[in-house]
Amino acid sequence: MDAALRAVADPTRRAILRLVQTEELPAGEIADHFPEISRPAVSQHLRVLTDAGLVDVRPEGNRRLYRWRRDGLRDAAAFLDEMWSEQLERLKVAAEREEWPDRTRAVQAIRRRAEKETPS
Amino acid sequence: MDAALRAVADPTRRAILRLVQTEELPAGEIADHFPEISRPAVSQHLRVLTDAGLVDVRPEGNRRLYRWRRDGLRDAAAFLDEMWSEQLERLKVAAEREEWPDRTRAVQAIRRRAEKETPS
DNA sequence: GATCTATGTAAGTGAGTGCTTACACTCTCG
DNA sequence: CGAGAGTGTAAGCACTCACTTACATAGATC
Repeated sequence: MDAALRAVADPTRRAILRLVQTEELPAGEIADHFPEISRPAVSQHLRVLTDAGLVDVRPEGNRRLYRWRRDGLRDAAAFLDEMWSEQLERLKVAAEREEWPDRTRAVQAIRRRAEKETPS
Repeated sequence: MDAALRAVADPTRRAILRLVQTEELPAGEIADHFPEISRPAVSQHLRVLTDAGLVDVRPEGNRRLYRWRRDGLRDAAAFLDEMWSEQLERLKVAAEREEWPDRTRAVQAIRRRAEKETPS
């Protein structure tokens, strides 16, 4: 889980993750989305993501196709979820007037930011 | 969000977070839970957590009391949540595109997975 | 087989991290 | 006031990270 969280703490790697989440992409095409850094840098990011179990690789001819691996973030997601739910349980028991964390709104905020961070 | 994810990627800091999640604790008492590392090291971890907005500090006389900050992990949790839900959306679209005999049941299966995997 | 294309690896570098020991500060209490 | 407890900060060190440029390797193409 440490590796997954560390991998996902980098904004470039998060952007890569979002790219390969919906479709399988070759390394070069991924690198094209990041003109500000070199292609080897992207390759190294892909290695970090692969080692952390966040993406899968599949050689196809000349190229290597990357794609999101769903289970990769499970433990990390579970940790955060546990923090939330335990806290929520505590809050619920403690006081009903306590404001409920608005997760839906947070998700939408992230979506807006995602559009800005990964211009495809 | 970067800071929060980076902070939470360290196992010692995750342990600290769990300690101060349910009760407010002074720095020294927190440090007592980690005999393998020095007290200043713990103090620096607390600084990282504070800077990342994951804990709140409150001076009380001689001591400084730390406690979990609810909003600190919101963006990070939302990011992971987004990954999950978008993936579910993708599966749903894929399921609908394939012309299965019983389309409704397929969608419901996806919905059940959604409930299990992203408990709100 | 020679060469092009796609990609990973090596080596080096500046910045950051996590730890240590030593020190400084601040509040409390005799 | 002065001593002690509780805590943060400074300095130094080994290690890791994110990047660069230069090079190596494997499959496709002529």
